[in-house]
Amino acid sequence: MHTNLRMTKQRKMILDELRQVTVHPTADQVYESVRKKMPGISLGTVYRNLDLLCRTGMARRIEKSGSPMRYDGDLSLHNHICCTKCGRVDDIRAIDLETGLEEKEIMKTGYRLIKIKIELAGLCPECQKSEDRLEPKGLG
Amino acid sequence: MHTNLRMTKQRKMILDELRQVTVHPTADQVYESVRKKMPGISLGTVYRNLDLLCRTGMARRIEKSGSPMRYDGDLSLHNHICCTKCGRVDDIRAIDLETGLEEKEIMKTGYRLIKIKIELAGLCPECQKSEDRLEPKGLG
DNA sequence: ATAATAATAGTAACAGTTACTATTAGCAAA
DNA sequence: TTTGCTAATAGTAACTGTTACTATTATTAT
Repeated sequence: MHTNLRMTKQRKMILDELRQVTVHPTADQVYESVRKKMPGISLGTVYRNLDLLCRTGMARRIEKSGSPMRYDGDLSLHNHICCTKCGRVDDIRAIDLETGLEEKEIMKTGYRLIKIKIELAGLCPECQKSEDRLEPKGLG
Repeated sequence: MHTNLRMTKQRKMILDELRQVTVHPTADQVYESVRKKMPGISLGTVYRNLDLLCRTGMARRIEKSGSPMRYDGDLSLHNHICCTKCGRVDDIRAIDLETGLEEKEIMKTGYRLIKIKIELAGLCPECQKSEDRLEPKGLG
């Protein structure tokens, strides 16, 4: 991975934008905002930096299948709820798997809940084998 | 919506393929399989029919953000787990939100669990207003 | 059989994102 | 400070998964 990251004007600007805003913007929305202050910035630069900021833990990705990726500069532990009609994304605090969903928190947002989906991901048995060759004793 | 659906050779073939197979194929994988028996079939036809089969409840979509859509001919109540490395998708039975995740069921698959994500979707307050104009008294 | 039209094959277009390349600029060390 | 290394940039092309378009074909009700 990179060792010598540089804080360029563009990167700074993108990070600032993410932190100032609460709308969980798409890459394109970040581009349009940042472009107002820095007209020459390239869309590729926005994508590249959003990716890097997420990989280094300075921002989060909000993935929703079928929709463009959204980004969040708020690193506190929280979840999101997405509007199926207009696509807007709002924060939900304190969702706990063990105690079930905090219905109160959902109600606070004013959303009418339509869908709860649990997405599970992991390593299949085959991929664990090849992974183990790289990580001899396993990490978990 | 459509009222007079026709069971074309192509549609039948696509549905049969989905029902016979357990790999939760992508549209492209369905296309490649069906093409062996029906070489002239068009990719657009596969997409159109997969969409229609899902809209009419004869198949299910498996959405995973960032990956191509997958399709499932198995209509029984179950969830899925996706491999983060090779992308394969396996079935998980009997996941119950109220009682928490059935860890046993996940273990049966042999997967090493990496991520559990809860995706919430609904109508935001603004969109409820415009929705209410269409559904005067509301349905829920 | 026939007529109405749903569905098709083939192709172009599209959106979101990533890759490529020559040039610029951040940063460490002299 | 200048210098030199190279990370990062702007601009653009390419790519992937999917949808839209259109003339033609095939299914189904009569």
